[in-house]
Amino acid sequence: MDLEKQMEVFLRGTAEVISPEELKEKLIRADKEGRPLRVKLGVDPSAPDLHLGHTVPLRKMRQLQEIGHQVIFLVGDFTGRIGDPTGRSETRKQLSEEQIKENAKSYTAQVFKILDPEKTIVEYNSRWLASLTFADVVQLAAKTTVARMLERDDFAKRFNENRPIGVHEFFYPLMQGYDSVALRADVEMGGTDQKFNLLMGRQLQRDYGQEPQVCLMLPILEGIDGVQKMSKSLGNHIGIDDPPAEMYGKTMAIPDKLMIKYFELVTDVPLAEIRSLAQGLEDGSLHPRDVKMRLAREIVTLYHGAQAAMEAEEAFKAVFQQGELPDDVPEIELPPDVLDEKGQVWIVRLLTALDLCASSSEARRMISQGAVSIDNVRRTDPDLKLKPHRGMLVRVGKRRFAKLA
RNA sequence: GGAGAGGUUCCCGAGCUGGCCAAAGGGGGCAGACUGUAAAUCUGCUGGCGAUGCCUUCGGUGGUUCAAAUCCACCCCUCUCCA
Repeated sequence: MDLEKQMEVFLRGTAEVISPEELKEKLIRADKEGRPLRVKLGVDPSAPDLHLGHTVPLRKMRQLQEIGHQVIFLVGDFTGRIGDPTGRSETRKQLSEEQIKENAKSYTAQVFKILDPEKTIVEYNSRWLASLTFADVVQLAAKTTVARMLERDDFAKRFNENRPIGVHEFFYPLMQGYDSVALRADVEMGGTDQKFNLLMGRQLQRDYGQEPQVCLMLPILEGIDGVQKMSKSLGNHIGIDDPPAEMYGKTMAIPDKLMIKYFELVTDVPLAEIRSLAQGLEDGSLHPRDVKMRLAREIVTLYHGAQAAMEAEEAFKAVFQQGELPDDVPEIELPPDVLDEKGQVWIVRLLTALDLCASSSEARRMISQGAVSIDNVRRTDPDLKLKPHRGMLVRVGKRRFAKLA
C-alpha cells in the first residue's frame, strides 16, 4: 500500500498526532526495511465489560492490522493495581491481583470481537514491571520531576484544590511510558486524555536510547448522557454485549447533537455519507429521529448482525411509537405468600414481588405519580388490592413490564 | 513532631448558638406532561417500613442530655502552614 493511503488510514478520525511528520518517516523506513510498525494500545483491566467508548481505539487498531501493521494489545495487569489517575478527581481504588486476572481474561476475550486474533500480540505488563528492582524504580523515577508531573491537568487540579494525590499515582505515567520502552513501540494509541502518559513514553524511550514513539490520539466518546466520557461506572455506556434491543434503545437515547460524532467514531459508514447526513440535519431535510434510527441500526448490525438490527428497530417502533408491548415481557411467578386470605394482592406488594420496584416506598411513589398500570388501566390508589390472574400485565413507567405466569 | 482546617444522604455541598433534621440547594436518577425518540423542554419525586406513625443514616467508639449531624473525650482519615 502506498504511503499516502497508509497515512490516510492512520490519520482518519484522530484528534491529534505527535507528529505526522515522524509517522511518515517511520512508515518510509519500515517500508524500506520490509517490517511493519509496532502499534501499542494499553488498557487498564478495571472494567471487564467493553463498551463503544473502548471500541474507538480498537477499531483504529483493526484498520491498522488490515493494512499490515503489527498491533500489540497490552493488558495493564500490573499498572491496574494502581489505576490510571487520568481525569480522576480522586485516587482510584486499587484492584486485587485476582480481580485483575479475571478482568483481563474477559477483556481479551471481548477484544477479539474487533481485533483479528491472528494478527494481534497480547502482552501483560507485569512481564517486565513486576521484576524491576527498587533500584530500577528509583532510576526510572529520576527521569522526571515533580513539577512535570504537576503539569498534568488532573494532578494540578487536585493539588490546587488540596485534594489527596498518592505518590504511587505518579508512577502510573512512568510505568505506562516504560511499557513503550519494553515493547519498543513505534506508535502508541490512546484517547486525547492520554496525552500526558503517551508523551511520557516518548521521553522515556529517548532516555533509554530508543527512537520516540508517535502518539495517535483519538477523540473521547461521550456516553448516552451526552456530557461525560462513556464509562460503565457512570452508567452512560452502550456495551458491545448489550442485547440488540437495549443497544438500539440506548442509542436512541443519545442527544441529537452527538449523532454525527457517533457515526464517525463507532460505525463503518463512509465519511462522505456521514457528511451528507450532517448536511441533511443542518438544513432540515432529514428528520433527526430517522438519522438516529439509522445510527442505532448501524451499531446493532456491527455486533449482532443485520437481522437482529431490523428486529430491534421493529420492536422499538412498536413499543415507543405505537405504545405497544415488547414481545419479550418477562413472565414472573407470583410468590403465594403475598396473597391475603381473600386471594388478593396489595398493589405495593405486587410491584415489589415482581421486582418492578426496589422498595415499597418506591412502589408507593410510582403509584402516586401515575406510573403504574395494570392490564392497561392506570392505578393511582396505593391501598388497592386486586385478584391476580394468569397473564396479568403490570407496567411501571415506559420501560418496566411484567406478566404473571 | 508543632499549629490550624475538615470528614454530612448516589455525588457535590449547606447545617454544626442541641429539639421545628430523613437533614437546604445543585447534579445525577426516576416518573408525569408534551412530542420527533429512551432527543429537547416543563413539572414532580428521590433512606426504609402496610406508614398522618415507626426504624436506620451525618468518619469510628464511648459519653453528657428528656433530646445529638450539632456538645465532650479518645481514635481513624484528608488538607494547609511550620520543622
